[in-house]
Amino acid sequence: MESGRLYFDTTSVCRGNNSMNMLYLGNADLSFRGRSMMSMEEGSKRRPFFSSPDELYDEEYYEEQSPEKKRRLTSEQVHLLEKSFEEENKLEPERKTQLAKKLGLQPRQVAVWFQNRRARWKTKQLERDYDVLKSSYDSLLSTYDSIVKENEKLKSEVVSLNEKLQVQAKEMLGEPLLDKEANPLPIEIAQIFSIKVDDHMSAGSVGSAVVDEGSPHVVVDSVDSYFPADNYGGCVAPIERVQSEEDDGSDDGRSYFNVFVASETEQQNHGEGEALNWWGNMYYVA
DNA sequence: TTGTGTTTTATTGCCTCC
DNA sequence: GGAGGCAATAAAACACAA
Repeated sequence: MESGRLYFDTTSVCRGNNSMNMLYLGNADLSFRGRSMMSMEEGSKRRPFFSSPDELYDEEYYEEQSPEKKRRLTSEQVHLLEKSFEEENKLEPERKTQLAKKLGLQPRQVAVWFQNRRARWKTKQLERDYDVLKSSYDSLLSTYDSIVKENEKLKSEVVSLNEKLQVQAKEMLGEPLLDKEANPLPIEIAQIFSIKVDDHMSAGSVGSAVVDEGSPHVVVDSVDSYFPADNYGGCVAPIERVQSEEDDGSDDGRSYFNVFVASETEQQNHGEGEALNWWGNMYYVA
């Protein structure tokens, strides 16, 4: 038997003329009458009753109701309960009694209504929280996707530019190496390098641009460049280190920079460790 | 009308607080 | 230990499509 509540024997209620018990059956425990009275009688189970004697009032209301059916509250009752719930969703005993009297309900019914109302509110609140979290997640996902796409686009641009650069460099290496007065740098290469120089100047003495930390690249002077590792077997090979202006201290004011461009063929031709001088500023560093 | 899904009312058992 | 809250559940009431 549950503690803290009054119980009574259902069989005695069904048979007897106790108006208080009948009053209760008329509203709070209709289900037991309409559906399972027989089983209750048979089993002599005990059912919860009122918490206190002062809950037994409003006889008039219940005498008007058919005791056979579980009834829903009227819209006026629900409206008042909703208003009360908005003010405070917990129900202290005094308010419960007042509300019950005002609405013509059992205090127990008011308590149950608040209980169920809190449960509904909690469910709705969970749904709202879920919606907020989901929209936040969707927004982040969308941002992430666009960043990934942008990253892919930039990567493919880098690859494309590197390919062009390799072609140009290969063409250059195929030509006799003369001094820059007699054999000036082809305009395309000059443009590429001039862009790099501009980048270098604008980025300060230390190249800091990073497209993808995981992507292969070689260092061209102190400026970061991005040669795919797959292409190292071609005319452009990675260098572990290239002598920079800062390193050797020479600053002749030239706007071009040192770059290593050497193919396997070139290495074979010139031998390991030999400096390949192109414009006097391309070094092979083993 | 009937089957089915949803909402509302109420019960039960367990838990926490005082 | 009593009172009250909550989760889970039952079942009536209701809504609605077929």
